[in-house]
Amino acid sequence: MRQDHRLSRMLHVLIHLDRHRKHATSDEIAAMLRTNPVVVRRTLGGLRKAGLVTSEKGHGGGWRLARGLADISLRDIYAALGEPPLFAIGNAQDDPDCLVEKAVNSAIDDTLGEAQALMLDRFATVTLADIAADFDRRLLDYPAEAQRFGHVHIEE
Amino acid sequence: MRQDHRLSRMLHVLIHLDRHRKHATSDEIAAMLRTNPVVVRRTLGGLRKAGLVTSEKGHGGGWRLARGLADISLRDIYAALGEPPLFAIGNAQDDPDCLVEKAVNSAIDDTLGEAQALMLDRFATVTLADIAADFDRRLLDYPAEAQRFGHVHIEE
DNA sequence: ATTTTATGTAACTTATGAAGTTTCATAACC
DNA sequence: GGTTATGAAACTTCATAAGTTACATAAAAT
Repeated sequence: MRQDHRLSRMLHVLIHLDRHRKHATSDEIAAMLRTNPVVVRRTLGGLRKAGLVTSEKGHGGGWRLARGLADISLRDIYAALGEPPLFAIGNAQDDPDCLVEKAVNSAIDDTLGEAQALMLDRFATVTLADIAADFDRRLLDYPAEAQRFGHVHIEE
Repeated sequence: MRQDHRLSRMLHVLIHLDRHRKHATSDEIAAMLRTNPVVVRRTLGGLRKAGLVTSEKGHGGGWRLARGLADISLRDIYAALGEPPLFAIGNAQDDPDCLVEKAVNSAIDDTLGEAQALMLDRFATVTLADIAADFDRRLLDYPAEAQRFGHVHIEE
């Protein structure tokens, strides 16, 4: 199963959008994420609908944060992405007639349900400001890396 | 993302193998799971390598439990399947140079790590006997379903 | 011994959905 | 009007569990 990298990418973009420039075009963000600008528009489009970012057309346009990092939790972003599946495993049949399979589904659902609750709870607790603060700490620990971000660096 | 149903299917098969017959061929199991016998051999083959089931060729051959249900945890089966990925989400890059992305990965890894620990712990705790006991309870609650399993029912 | 029944395995195809791409419409600024 | 940007539709690619085909191998029945 191929993994969904959208949450990870969105966190990455939004923090750069706060820390390193106030707005960026889809082309610039795509270069940073090593992907395609259409993919950026598609994914950030979901975040715009959720009110996390704004976009502007034409000269000087691009993407901009709509709130401060402290006001955006990972849960907000996950929701903005349409709450994609968290797990790579699942039940073979959703509503089986077989009582054995019902018991199996119940056992698996118990575990997945607990894990999902834990994950959503953590997502709700962690804000982009928390992650940005961790970034700041890493910057202090490795000041030589201050100007190197390992990818095409978008500058104001 | 397409989900991995192997764990669910294996639980289903192994409990039937204890409760409703002592051995079954790949064809019979495939009919029960509504799949292909080669898929059954492939998947049960992993469980055989892990010592959970045995197989015999030729007349009267097929698959058989190697241990009692109480001695097989979901963790054992998950391990026998090669510990496939649990999560449908993940980091965009595994070892990024960008410090922002390192912080992002760390945040996501924290949550996924906790959830994985919870899931593996639960899997280690739950045995097939526990699920079979739940099946027995369901059978008492709905005695009319005693002889109906919702799929091609393999008989001794 | 031959036939039948079964697993073992390699090689290939299919299905699914994120990701990537092409193309063009639309809007804002110069 | 030209340039630069997003918006969106339509399509292709990629990864991998699942499914399929084909055949080798082994055990039991005859």
